[in-house]
Amino acid sequence: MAAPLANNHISVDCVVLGFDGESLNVLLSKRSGCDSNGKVFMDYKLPGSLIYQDEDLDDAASRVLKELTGVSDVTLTQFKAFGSKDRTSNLRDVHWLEKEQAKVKRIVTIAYFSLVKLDKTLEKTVNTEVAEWQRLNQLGRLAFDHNLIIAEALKAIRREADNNRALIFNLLPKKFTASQFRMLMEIIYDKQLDVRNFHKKISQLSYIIPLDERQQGVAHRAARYYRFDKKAYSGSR
Amino acid sequence: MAAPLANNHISVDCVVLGFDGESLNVLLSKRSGCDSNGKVFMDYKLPGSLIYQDEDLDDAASRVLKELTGVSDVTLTQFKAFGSKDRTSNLRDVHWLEKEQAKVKRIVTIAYFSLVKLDKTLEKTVNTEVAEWQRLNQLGRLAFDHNLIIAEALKAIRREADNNRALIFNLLPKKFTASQFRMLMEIIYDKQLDVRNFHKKISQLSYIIPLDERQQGVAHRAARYYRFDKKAYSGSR
DNA sequence: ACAAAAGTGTTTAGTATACACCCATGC
DNA sequence: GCATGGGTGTATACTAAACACTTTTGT
Repeated sequence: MAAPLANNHISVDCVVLGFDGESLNVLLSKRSGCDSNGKVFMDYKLPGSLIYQDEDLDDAASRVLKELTGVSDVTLTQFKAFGSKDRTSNLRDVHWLEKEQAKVKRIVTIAYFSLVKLDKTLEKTVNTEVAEWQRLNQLGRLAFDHNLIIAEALKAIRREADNNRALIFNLLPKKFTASQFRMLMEIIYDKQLDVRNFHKKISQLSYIIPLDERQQGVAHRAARYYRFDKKAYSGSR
Repeated sequence: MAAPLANNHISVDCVVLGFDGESLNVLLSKRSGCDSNGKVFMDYKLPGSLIYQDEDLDDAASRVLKELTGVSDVTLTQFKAFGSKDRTSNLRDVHWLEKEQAKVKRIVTIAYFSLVKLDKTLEKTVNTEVAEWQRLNQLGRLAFDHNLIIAEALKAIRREADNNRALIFNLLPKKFTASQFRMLMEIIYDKQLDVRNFHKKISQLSYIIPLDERQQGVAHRAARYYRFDKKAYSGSR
């Protein structure tokens, strides 16, 4: 065979998306470094890092996410590997890598996504010294090919959600209104949905349970809350 | 950060599926080695190998497939990375790896699939000294976690084909009969299809063109041939 | 003439889409 | 009382599923 022994580096990167009832947000790591002129800069990257020698990919993803952001106990789903040879060749990125670890030629990264409720409980677990939620539709240029990785994550999530609608409910609070749910679907599928048809749809889904509880103190008719019934969902497919 | 420098190895593996008009087949590399008692064995693995230091993943997949089987000019689609830490720990596999290259702790592999017409032209390009087509439903135990990788490839292909039906036609000859097409769908989706409904369906798809040509010399009513019109397909979605 | 596979229509149920007005609440 | 978002029903078009017999060809 005699293939040259490739000695590459492997990392994992996590695209953690959170919905706050209004918009989709992504969890980013703060990164600071020097550019080629020695100027200090601060920008953002996905939480990700090299894996250990003897560690499952999935375990590495959980570990790295926890270490870099404080977030733990979320379901991470592998969706794609990124191994273009120029993905780490931007000068700023090269400098940053050299500061962080030995000279690295190229890093193949295995990307994971996770969908979470962006509520106050979760807000607290995020270490804001080093990590930050940013609106998905207002992202600047991220490190490496991380903008691309996020775009691919969204595609993967759409595909996945088509086969397993339960996925989406990870983004919603336990009690959610029909319009929160609808807005979320509109964002994910980038498509307007008819309000009446949407109500009709959810009313005939056995796993979306209307509650007696309603919104409080809003300056308009109070919306009903619903909840997602995991058991009923599993039973219905 | 101070993450220990992981020094892992990266490979690509290719799941090339071919349809011969009757059944789905997968292209395998022959492998021979010694087991722990020094006994010689011969078994099969997916065509795959370590990547070069400075090579795109996608390029590596094409190169490796060509080198190990002779097959080139096929579309390879990345679908999943496999990095369980015990995926290379079977004793037979450990011995084989040590013979082939330096001691390797763990290999993360990026898996690709490809769908091809298994016709005589392709048969000729396969180097039968080192590679061989085997029926998908009659596979034995393959090296490493390659049975798992093939199963995951099928799942990925189903998902992908739902979004892009053109994919399936890579498996069919240029001229195909309705029942070849139907049998293929039945195999891929593991589900019987109603013959009449199937005919109705394809008759109303603008990109499946009925030809005047029919089967020759069959001991029953000769079936009509159809072809897939790529242009009409792209136009229709 | 018989074996073997090809080909053909109709009915029914369910799902997706389009569309406009009244309701409840806080200020 | 008005601004704001919540909530409701019907008609139509399309798609999916169930179902059995006749046709063509070689032996």
